[in-house]
Amino acid sequence: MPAERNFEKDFYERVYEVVDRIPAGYVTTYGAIARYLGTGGSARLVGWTLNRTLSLDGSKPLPCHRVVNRNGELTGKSWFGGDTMEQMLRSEGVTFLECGRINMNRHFWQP
DNA sequence: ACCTTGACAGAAT
DNA sequence: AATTCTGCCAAGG
Repeated sequence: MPAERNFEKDFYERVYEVVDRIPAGYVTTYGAIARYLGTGGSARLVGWTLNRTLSLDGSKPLPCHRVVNRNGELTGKSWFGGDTMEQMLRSEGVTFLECGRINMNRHFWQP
């Protein structure tokens, strides 16, 4: 077996694991996850992987709504449809600033 | 086979 | 301090 980096095994699984560990009421950032995984500056890959996960998903409850960018903006809300993402987060007790951003100082969580 | 895009982040100007 | 550009890795056109 060549040492091909099977994203589905090396990256995807870890992303899933980390995201699944995000406690309700807390959020993390793509950069934090990427850094935790060792990919460092490839924060985009986290988002890309999550998107990939959504496709592979079907019954796995992946709380990817708890993943936002470092700015605290719900950049992926489009993938949830409307304000579903914000509603879910509010449901879990996440407080939003007037600008539609999350109070990262209070809800930021890191593995 | 090359170029563009993408759920970001950090450095540079 | 705010805006712009580049870097990251992979996938699609």
